[in-house]
Amino acid sequence: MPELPEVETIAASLRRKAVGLEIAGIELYFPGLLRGDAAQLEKYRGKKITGVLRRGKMLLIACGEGLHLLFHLKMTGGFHWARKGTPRDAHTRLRIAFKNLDRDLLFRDVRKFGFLRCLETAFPLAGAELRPLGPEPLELDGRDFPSLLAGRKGRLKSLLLDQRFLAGIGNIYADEILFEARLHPLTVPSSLKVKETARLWAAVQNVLKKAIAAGGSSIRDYKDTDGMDGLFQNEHRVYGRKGRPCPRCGAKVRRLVIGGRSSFFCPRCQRPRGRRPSKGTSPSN
DNA sequence: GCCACTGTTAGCAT
DNA sequence: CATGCTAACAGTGG
Repeated sequence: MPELPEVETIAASLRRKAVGLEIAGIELYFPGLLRGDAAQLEKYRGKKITGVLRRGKMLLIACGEGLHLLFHLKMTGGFHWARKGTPRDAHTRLRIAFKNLDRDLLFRDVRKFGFLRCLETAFPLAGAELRPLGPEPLELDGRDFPSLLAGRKGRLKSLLLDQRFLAGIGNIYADEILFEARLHPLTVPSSLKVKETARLWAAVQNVLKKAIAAGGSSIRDYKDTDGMDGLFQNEHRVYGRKGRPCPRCGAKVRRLVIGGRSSFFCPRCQRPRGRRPSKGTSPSN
Protein backbone atom coordinates (compact mmCIF):
# COMPACT_ATOMS: atom_id res chain seq x y z
CA MET A 1 0.00 0.00 0.00
CA PRO A 2 1.86 2.97 1.25
CA GLU A 3 4.66 4.66 -0.57
CA LEU A 4 6.18 7.99 0.35
CA PRO A 5 3.10 10.14 -0.41
CA GLU A 6 0.76 7.85 1.52
CA VAL A 7 3.06 7.62 4.53
CA GLU A 8 3.54 11.38 4.43
CA THR A 9 -0.24 11.83 4.45
CA ILE A 10 -0.57 9.51 7.44
CA ALA A 11 2.30 11.21 9.26
CA ALA A 12 0.77 14.64 8.73
CA SER A 13 -2.57 13.45 10.04
CA LEU A 14 -1.06 11.87 13.14
CA ARG A 15 0.99 15.00 13.68
CA ARG A 16 -2.23 17.01 13.79
CA LYS A 17 -4.27 14.60 15.87
CA ALA A 18 -1.95 12.56 18.04
CA VAL A 19 0.87 14.85 19.09
CA GLY A 20 0.37 15.84 22.70
CA LEU A 21 -1.70 12.78 23.61
CA GLU A 22 -0.55 10.70 26.56
CA ILE A 23 -0.34 6.98 25.93
CA ALA A 24 -2.43 4.99 28.40
CA GLY A 25 -1.41 1.61 27.07
CA ILE A 26 -0.42 -0.40 24.03
CA GLU A 27 -2.04 -3.74 23.24
CA LEU A 28 -0.33 -6.09 20.80
CA TYR A 29 -2.66 -8.60 19.14
CA PHE A 30 -0.18 -10.08 16.68
CA PRO A 31 3.23 -10.69 18.25
CA GLY A 32 4.81 -11.05 14.82
CA LEU A 33 4.30 -7.34 14.25
CA LEU A 34 6.91 -6.44 16.84
CA ARG A 35 10.59 -6.75 16.08
CA GLY A 36 12.10 -7.04 19.51
CA ASP A 37 10.87 -7.67 23.02
CA ALA A 38 7.19 -7.18 23.87
CA ALA A 39 8.18 -5.89 27.30
CA GLN A 40 9.50 -2.76 25.59
CA LEU A 41 5.96 -1.62 24.97
CA GLU A 42 5.41 -1.09 28.69
CA LYS A 43 7.84 1.80 28.66
CA TYR A 44 5.47 3.87 26.55
CA ARG A 45 2.70 4.01 29.12
CA GLY A 46 2.44 7.54 30.45
CA LYS A 47 4.57 9.02 27.65
CA LYS A 48 3.26 11.82 25.46
CA ILE A 49 3.58 11.74 21.71
CA THR A 50 5.94 14.59 20.89
CA GLY A 51 6.25 14.29 17.12
CA VAL A 52 5.69 12.15 14.04
CA LEU A 53 8.33 11.78 11.34
CA ARG A 54 8.51 10.01 8.02
CA ARG A 55 11.70 8.55 6.58
CA GLY A 56 11.25 6.83 3.23
CA LYS A 57 8.19 4.66 3.67
CA MET A 58 8.70 4.36 7.42
CA LEU A 59 6.82 6.19 10.11
CA LEU A 60 8.39 7.28 13.35
CA ILE A 61 6.32 8.26 16.38
CA ALA A 62 8.43 10.09 18.94
CA CYS A 63 7.40 9.77 22.57
CA GLY A 64 10.07 11.73 24.39
CA GLU A 65 13.09 10.56 26.38
CA GLY A 66 14.45 8.99 23.21
CA LEU A 67 11.53 6.57 22.93
CA HIS A 68 10.27 6.03 19.39
CA LEU A 69 7.82 3.69 17.70
CA LEU A 70 9.04 2.86 14.21
CA PHE A 71 6.40 1.42 11.87
CA HIS A 72 6.76 -0.01 8.41
CA LEU A 73 3.35 -0.41 6.79
CA LYS A 74 4.59 -2.63 3.95
CA MET A 75 1.71 -3.59 1.62
CA THR A 76 -1.43 -3.28 3.69
CA GLY A 77 -0.58 -1.58 6.98
CA GLY A 78 -2.53 1.45 8.10
CA PHE A 79 -3.85 3.39 11.07
CA HIS A 80 -7.34 4.38 12.01
CA TRP A 81 -9.14 5.77 15.01
CA ALA A 82 -11.86 3.78 16.72
CA ARG A 83 -14.15 4.48 19.63
CA LYS A 84 -13.15 2.75 22.82
CA GLY A 85 -15.00 -0.52 23.11
CA THR A 86 -15.42 -0.95 19.37
CA PRO A 87 -14.55 -4.58 18.70
CA ARG A 88 -11.40 -4.99 16.67
CA ASP A 89 -11.58 -6.90 13.43
CA ALA A 90 -9.46 -9.91 12.48
CA HIS A 91 -6.73 -7.78 10.94
CA THR A 92 -6.16 -5.33 13.75
CA ARG A 93 -2.63 -5.96 15.02
CA LEU A 94 -2.14 -3.26 17.66
CA ARG A 95 -4.08 -0.75 19.72
CA ILE A 96 -2.82 2.41 21.37
CA ALA A 97 -5.10 3.85 24.04
CA PHE A 98 -4.74 7.42 25.30
CA LYS A 99 -5.46 9.20 28.53
CA ASN A 100 -8.61 11.35 28.50
CA LEU A 101 -9.57 10.32 24.97
CA ASP A 102 -12.54 8.22 23.94
CA ARG A 103 -10.82 6.96 20.81
CA ASP A 104 -7.96 4.52 20.33
CA LEU A 105 -5.45 4.43 17.52
CA LEU A 106 -5.52 1.03 15.81
CA PHE A 107 -2.95 -0.48 13.47
CA ARG A 108 -4.41 -2.85 10.87
CA ASP A 109 -2.41 -4.97 8.49
CA VAL A 110 -4.14 -7.67 6.44
CA ARG A 111 -1.04 -9.30 5.03
CA LYS A 112 1.08 -9.10 8.20
CA PHE A 113 4.18 -7.85 6.39
CA GLY A 114 4.36 -4.68 8.46
CA PHE A 115 6.54 -4.33 11.50
CA LEU A 116 7.02 -2.23 14.60
CA ARG A 117 10.37 -1.59 16.22
CA CYS A 118 10.71 0.16 19.55
CA LEU A 119 13.74 2.41 19.50
CA GLU A 120 15.27 3.86 22.60
CA THR A 121 17.70 6.37 21.27
CA ALA A 122 17.95 10.08 20.62
CA PHE A 123 19.17 9.19 17.12
CA PRO A 124 16.56 6.86 15.65
CA LEU A 125 17.65 7.58 12.10
CA ALA A 126 20.91 5.77 12.81
CA GLY A 127 19.18 2.48 13.62
CA ALA A 128 19.41 -0.69 11.59
CA GLU A 129 16.15 -0.15 9.71
CA LEU A 130 16.66 3.48 8.75
CA ARG A 131 20.41 3.74 8.28
CA PRO A 132 20.58 1.95 4.91
CA LEU A 133 18.03 4.26 3.29
CA GLY A 134 19.09 6.60 0.52
CA PRO A 135 18.36 10.33 0.49
CA GLU A 136 14.88 11.73 0.89
CA PRO A 137 13.91 12.62 -2.67
CA LEU A 138 12.23 15.86 -1.65
CA GLU A 139 15.15 16.99 0.46
CA LEU A 140 18.05 16.06 -1.77
CA ASP A 141 19.80 18.87 -3.64
CA GLY A 142 19.17 18.24 -7.35
CA ARG A 143 22.83 18.92 -8.10
CA ASP A 144 23.67 15.75 -6.19
CA PHE A 145 21.26 13.59 -8.17
CA PRO A 146 23.34 12.77 -11.28
CA SER A 147 26.10 11.18 -9.23
CA LEU A 148 23.59 8.72 -7.78
CA LEU A 149 23.14 7.26 -11.27
CA ALA A 150 26.83 6.87 -12.04
CA GLY A 151 27.91 3.30 -12.64
CA ARG A 152 24.43 1.85 -12.05
CA LYS A 153 24.04 -1.10 -14.38
CA GLY A 154 20.60 -2.49 -13.70
CA ARG A 155 17.24 -1.33 -14.93
CA LEU A 156 16.06 2.15 -14.18
CA LYS A 157 12.72 0.88 -12.87
CA SER A 158 14.44 -1.42 -10.38
CA LEU A 159 16.77 1.37 -9.29
CA LEU A 160 13.85 3.65 -8.51
CA LEU A 161 12.44 0.90 -6.31
CA ASP A 162 15.77 0.47 -4.50
CA GLN A 163 15.37 2.24 -1.16
CA ARG A 164 19.14 2.73 -0.92
CA PHE A 165 19.01 4.88 -4.06
CA LEU A 166 16.19 7.20 -3.03
CA ALA A 167 13.97 6.47 -0.05
CA GLY A 168 10.24 6.16 -0.45
CA ILE A 169 9.49 5.42 -4.11
CA GLY A 170 7.39 2.30 -4.75
CA ASN A 171 5.79 0.62 -7.72
CA ILE A 172 3.08 3.16 -8.50
CA TYR A 173 5.25 6.22 -8.32
CA ALA A 174 8.18 4.60 -10.12
CA ASP A 175 5.93 4.01 -13.14
CA GLU A 176 4.40 7.49 -12.97
CA ILE A 177 7.83 9.09 -12.64
CA LEU A 178 9.21 7.17 -15.63
CA PHE A 179 6.21 8.19 -17.70
CA GLU A 180 6.57 11.84 -16.80
CA ALA A 181 10.29 11.67 -17.58
CA ARG A 182 9.58 9.82 -20.86
CA LEU A 183 12.08 7.10 -19.97
CA HIS A 184 11.71 3.37 -20.65
CA PRO A 185 11.75 1.29 -17.46
CA LEU A 186 14.52 -0.96 -18.80
CA THR A 187 16.90 1.92 -19.52
CA VAL A 188 20.37 1.36 -18.06
CA PRO A 189 20.66 4.12 -15.43
CA SER A 190 24.30 4.98 -16.11
CA SER A 191 23.49 5.52 -19.79
CA LEU A 192 21.19 8.48 -19.14
CA LYS A 193 22.14 11.69 -20.94
CA VAL A 194 22.32 14.98 -19.07
CA LYS A 195 18.90 16.06 -20.31
CA GLU A 196 17.33 12.72 -19.48
CA THR A 197 18.79 12.87 -15.99
CA ALA A 198 17.31 16.33 -15.58
CA ARG A 199 13.91 15.08 -16.75
CA LEU A 200 14.09 12.19 -14.30
CA TRP A 201 14.92 14.48 -11.41
CA ALA A 202 12.12 16.88 -12.30
CA ALA A 203 9.69 13.97 -12.60
CA VAL A 204 10.64 12.61 -9.18
CA GLN A 205 9.94 16.01 -7.65
CA ASN A 206 6.73 16.73 -9.53
CA VAL A 207 5.09 13.35 -9.18
CA LEU A 208 5.80 13.00 -5.46
CA LYS A 209 4.71 16.56 -4.68
CA LYS A 210 1.47 16.22 -6.63
CA ALA A 211 0.75 12.88 -5.00
CA ILE A 212 1.27 14.31 -1.52
CA ALA A 213 -0.98 17.23 -2.39
CA ALA A 214 -3.66 14.73 -3.44
CA GLY A 215 -3.33 12.73 -0.23
CA GLY A 216 -1.73 9.72 -1.95
CA SER A 217 -3.22 6.97 -4.10
CA SER A 218 -5.98 4.58 -3.01
CA ILE A 219 -5.98 1.52 -5.24
CA ARG A 220 -7.60 -1.00 -2.95
CA ASP A 221 -6.57 -0.94 0.70
CA TYR A 222 -5.11 2.44 1.35
CA LYS A 223 -7.08 4.85 3.52
CA ASP A 224 -5.71 7.71 5.50
CA THR A 225 -5.96 7.83 9.29
CA ASP A 226 -9.52 9.14 9.07
CA GLY A 227 -10.64 6.43 6.66
CA MET A 228 -10.51 8.71 3.65
CA ASP A 229 -9.27 7.66 0.23
CA GLY A 230 -6.45 9.54 -1.44
CA LEU A 231 -7.18 11.14 -4.79
CA PHE A 232 -4.01 10.66 -6.77
CA GLN A 233 -5.22 7.41 -8.34
CA ASN A 234 -7.42 9.64 -10.49
CA GLU A 235 -4.26 11.24 -11.85
CA HIS A 236 -2.39 8.03 -12.63
CA ARG A 237 -1.36 8.19 -16.25
CA VAL A 238 0.03 4.69 -16.75
CA TYR A 239 -0.10 2.66 -13.53
CA GLY A 240 -2.77 -0.02 -13.78
CA ARG A 241 -3.83 1.23 -17.22
CA LYS A 242 -2.72 -1.55 -19.55
CA GLY A 243 -4.38 -1.29 -22.95
CA ARG A 244 -5.76 2.17 -22.29
CA PRO A 245 -4.62 5.17 -24.30
CA CYS A 246 -1.54 7.10 -23.25
CA PRO A 247 -2.75 10.53 -22.15
CA ARG A 248 0.11 12.12 -24.05
CA CYS A 249 0.09 10.35 -27.43
CA GLY A 250 -2.83 7.92 -27.43
CA ALA A 251 -0.74 4.76 -27.90
CA LYS A 252 -1.87 1.79 -25.83
CA VAL A 253 -0.21 1.51 -22.43
CA ARG A 254 1.80 -1.70 -22.11
CA ARG A 255 2.63 -3.90 -19.16
CA LEU A 256 5.95 -5.62 -18.53
CA VAL A 257 7.09 -7.59 -15.50
CA ILE A 258 10.41 -6.20 -14.31
CA GLY A 259 12.03 -7.64 -11.23
CA GLY A 260 8.77 -9.39 -10.44
CA ARG A 261 6.82 -6.13 -10.44
CA SER A 262 4.17 -4.99 -12.88
CA SER A 263 5.49 -2.09 -14.91
CA PHE A 264 3.22 0.09 -16.99
CA PHE A 265 4.55 2.42 -19.65
CA CYS A 266 3.78 4.02 -22.99
CA PRO A 267 5.70 2.26 -25.77
CA ARG A 268 5.75 5.41 -27.87
CA CYS A 269 6.56 8.12 -25.31
CA GLN A 270 9.00 5.92 -23.40
CA ARG A 271 11.22 4.53 -26.14
CA PRO A 272 13.58 1.71 -25.29
CA ARG A 273 17.02 3.30 -25.43
CA GLY A 274 20.26 2.17 -23.82
CA ARG A 275 18.23 -0.78 -22.72
CA ARG A 276 19.39 -4.19 -21.64
CA PRO A 277 17.72 -7.32 -22.98
CA SER A 278 14.41 -7.89 -21.25
CA LYS A 279 14.39 -10.70 -18.78
CA GLY A 280 10.84 -9.86 -17.89
CA THR A 281 8.20 -12.36 -18.80
CA SER A 282 5.52 -11.42 -21.29
CA PRO A 283 2.36 -11.53 -19.26
CA SER A 284 -0.78 -12.40 -21.11
CA ASN A 285 -2.92 -9.93 -19.27
C1' DG B 1 -11.06 -25.09 -6.92
C1' DC B 2 -7.07 -23.04 -9.28
C1' DC B 3 -4.34 -19.40 -10.84
C1' DA B 4 -2.80 -14.65 -11.25
C1' DC B 5 -2.47 -10.64 -9.12
C1' DT B 6 -1.59 -6.94 -5.25
C1' DG B 7 0.95 -0.66 -2.94
C1' DT B 8 7.27 -4.26 0.13
C1' DT B 9 11.47 -6.03 1.07
C1' DA B 10 14.60 -9.63 3.41
C1' DG B 11 17.18 -13.25 2.13
C1' DC B 12 19.43 -15.79 -0.84
C1' DA B 13 21.61 -16.77 -5.51
C1' DT B 14 24.47 -15.33 -9.16
C1' DC C 1 29.78 -5.14 -4.06
C1' DA C 2 25.72 -4.98 -7.38
C1' DT C 3 21.96 -6.98 -9.26
C1' DG C 4 17.98 -10.26 -9.72
C1' DC C 5 14.30 -13.59 -8.11
C1' DT C 6 11.28 -15.27 -4.69
C1' DA C 7 8.93 -16.14 -0.45
C1' DA C 8 6.60 -14.25 3.49
C1' DC C 9 0.94 -13.35 4.02
C1' DA C 10 -4.03 -12.73 3.01
C1' DG C 11 -7.46 -11.38 0.04
C1' DT C 12 -9.77 -10.60 -4.54
C1' DG C 13 -11.21 -11.62 -9.08
C1' DG C 14 -11.36 -14.38 -13.41
